Amino acid sequence: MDKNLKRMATMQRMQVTGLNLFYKNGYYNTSVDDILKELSLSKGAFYYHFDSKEDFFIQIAENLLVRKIYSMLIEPIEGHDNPLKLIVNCFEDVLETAVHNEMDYGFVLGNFINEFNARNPKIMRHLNDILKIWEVNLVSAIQKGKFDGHIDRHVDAEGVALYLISSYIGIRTLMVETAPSAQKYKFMAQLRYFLKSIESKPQTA
Amino acid sequence: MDKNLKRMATMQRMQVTGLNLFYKNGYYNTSVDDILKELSLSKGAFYYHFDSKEDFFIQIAENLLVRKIYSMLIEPIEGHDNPLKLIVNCFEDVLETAVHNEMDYGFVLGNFINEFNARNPKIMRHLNDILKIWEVNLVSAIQKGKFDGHIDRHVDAEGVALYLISSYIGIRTLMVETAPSAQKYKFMAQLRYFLKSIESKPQTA
DNA sequence: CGACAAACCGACCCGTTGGTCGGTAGGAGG
DNA sequence: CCTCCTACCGACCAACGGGTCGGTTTGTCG
Repeated sequence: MDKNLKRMATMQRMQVTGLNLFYKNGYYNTSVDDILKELSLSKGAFYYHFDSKEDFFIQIAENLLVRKIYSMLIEPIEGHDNPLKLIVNCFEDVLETAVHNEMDYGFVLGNFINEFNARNPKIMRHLNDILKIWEVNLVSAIQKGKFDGHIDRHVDAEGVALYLISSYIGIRTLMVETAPSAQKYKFMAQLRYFLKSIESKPQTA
Repeated sequence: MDKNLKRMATMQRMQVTGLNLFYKNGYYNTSVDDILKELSLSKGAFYYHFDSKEDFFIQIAENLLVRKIYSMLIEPIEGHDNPLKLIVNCFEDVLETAVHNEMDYGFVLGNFINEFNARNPKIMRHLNDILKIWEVNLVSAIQKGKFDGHIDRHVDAEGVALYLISSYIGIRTLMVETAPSAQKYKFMAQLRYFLKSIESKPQTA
């Protein structure tokens, strides 16, 4: 039990700094040695715990990455309020965090998808799974909104979810380099317009 | 003169296959040797024409990439029609091309921006320049639309442009792996809604 | 204290990387 | 026919990549 704890602790440390470096420099641009150097660990330790660099990344994706997406993008939109409000607040928060993050390199999941797209099918399956989780949660939030009368009944929930995800991936990419605060502001304004346009119209009988 | 022609021809060949491979595998995942192998040329030829791999990429960006953006995303929205229509048609065309492209790896410029974001400032300056060109052209198209009465006068042209670019970067990323045709369809529907919401309302006196 | 396994070390392997450099083919000009 | 320069060749280099492996530390249990 105690042993298992120590094992877990080391693996956790490796995964955390691994994710940080992969996020910062990209997967292919981060060597196993880079990670080990930061941890003052050796090759032996790494390959004792993980089969390969690829396996290592997949573990990170399934542990840390999923959780990150949940806490950042899914849990905030779970609730019984107007989903449009929840979504706006969620996007606002997450973009605000990015603005104030000195070391922001974009949308973690988005960056990896971009890097592995059509190049590493094995890893892509995992990333797509995570993305899908976000998507279905968005869709069901929107559908609940339709049911509860917050959102117009004619709205295509899947379409809206896809559009939201697309725009989020894009804005996070753009915010990395230029004037994140201003970009966020302009983006959020348009997002609000868009969401307003799908809210259920008061039946002006 | 004749010599200059030959020089240009070789450099052009290198850049074209260089761009293809960079687009396909990413910059860091494509070695100079990979490019040379495809061309049956030698290291000597490469470093005779270009200072470094980085310099090579910058040349590609300034030549081929700019042109690509112009012909795909800028020229189609230049014209005296309703800019909203032009934009919709432009997006429709470019997404349709992606759908039918067996070897689609996403939005060229977007991929590179993602790869170099916050990692290679020198290259990023060039990529941001190209992006800016697209942006200002979008903005001015929208402003012209406002002036000509196609677009509501209260619309923030820069915000709309940013939102369009964001969503485009995102959807192109998403279309690489899963059901591009269906994604395109859903995306375009939402895009139309969004653009409809900023068109100038008929003055229902 | 001794035994034994889990956790970790680091030298080593070998293919690949961006880049260099001395050389050469071949066409233009004299 | 000789010269000269552009365009290209390809062997070579040092650094680095992921991954292996025989060995040592460390903690636990008897």
